[in-house]
Amino acid sequence: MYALVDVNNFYVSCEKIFNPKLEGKPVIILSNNDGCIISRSDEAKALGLKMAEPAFNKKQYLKENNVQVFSSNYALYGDISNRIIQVLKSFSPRIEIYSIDESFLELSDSEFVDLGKLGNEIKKRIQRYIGVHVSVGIGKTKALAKIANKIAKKEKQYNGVCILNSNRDIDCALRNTSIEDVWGIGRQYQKFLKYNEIFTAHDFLTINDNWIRKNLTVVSLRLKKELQGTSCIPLETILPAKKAIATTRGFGKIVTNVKHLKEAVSTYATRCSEKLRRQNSVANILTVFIHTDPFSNDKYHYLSKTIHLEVSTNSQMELVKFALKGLKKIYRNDLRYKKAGVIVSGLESANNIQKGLFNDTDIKADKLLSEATDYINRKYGRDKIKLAIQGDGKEWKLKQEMLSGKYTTQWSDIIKIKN
DNA sequence: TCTGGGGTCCTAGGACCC
DNA sequence: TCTGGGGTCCTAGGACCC
Repeated sequence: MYALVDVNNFYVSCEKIFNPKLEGKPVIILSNNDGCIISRSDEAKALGLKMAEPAFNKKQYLKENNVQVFSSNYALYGDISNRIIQVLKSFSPRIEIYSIDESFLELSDSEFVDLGKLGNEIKKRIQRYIGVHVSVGIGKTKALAKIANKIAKKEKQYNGVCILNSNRDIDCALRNTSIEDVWGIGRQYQKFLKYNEIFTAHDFLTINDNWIRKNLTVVSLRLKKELQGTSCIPLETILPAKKAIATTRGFGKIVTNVKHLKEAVSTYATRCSEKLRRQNSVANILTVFIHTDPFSNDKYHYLSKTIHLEVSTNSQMELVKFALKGLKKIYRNDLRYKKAGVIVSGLESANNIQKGLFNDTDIKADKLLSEATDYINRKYGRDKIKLAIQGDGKEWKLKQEMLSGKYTTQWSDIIKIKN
């Protein structure tokens, strides 16, 4: 059996831990640049605020209803997430960290025989140790655990814990689950399936395997098996190394000056190099892109350049150099830019780098330099040591007008809370 | 007039997830 | 004025090989 444990309204719940006055109030968290609504308290949901809704056209409504609004504070959410995972590990060593607020547990080795007791204990312990509410769904496969979790969250009488074990319960759950609520069925498939008169998870099980294989993909066929109770999406207990790493941001305001684009792009390349080193990878492909505002009336322009590197690297110097080279190729001085990004791919282990025959880059020196800057920046804060070209970000950095404190990760904010 | 069979690798695009 | 960011996987089609 698998359990899916998922934090209710995760980002909002994190803010509430350190700001108890938010309890009972409508609270929302905005995406980067304070753009869209990405987390809502129950009270905010009741006001009809929708997920992913742009916040700017709701400004008046938010004010009238006294909605508490926050910029997203990923340093805080990431730290709370890690603490929750530590608690979950006390229930089962077989754990898959599926996202920042969701984990799958395999329960075969659990000391609890009674699954209901287990679910309640998970909920209780996380509430007590961390201070957030979770929902627990338990089922024979990961897809069924997902469905159970959805029911636990939606139907009040379950009190946050739902177990799908007997055939009767599973059948009933599948009949009551709309096709769009099934894990792995997105917007397009939903439309297509409904057009073919498949409206519920139960309907989905009645269709022929070949039809699914032909009209959808093998992924959806796997999903069907999972819903039938045959586990075929394995638990991934080891976090697989990433195959691509991206750092992309919209700007706080429109950028026209190439100097500011250079600052942003070199900063994003720097972030990519840090992320590469963190997972001990090097990259041999780098893509840089810039684009104009897709929502403006002007013609939309997306410019990008992909560079294949002769020697794989995770060096800040190297990646910044190539990113700027790419930027130079695509930059046009007649456009108004809204966003830029750097993506590195072709990732491999940093332990065995294939050197170029005619390449004289001093890999060793680069490595020593990176280790030193990583150490200093970890200890004293991001970008304490940086390249001059990164600039100060004044002209392009994110808008984060309603950011809460780094209550658990920054000393000055920890002191604030203690007082 | 007639023109095989069996592969691999790469890429772009489209679907999905949180 | 103001609309997020970061990933994965699959498939079809084109190029190549013998």
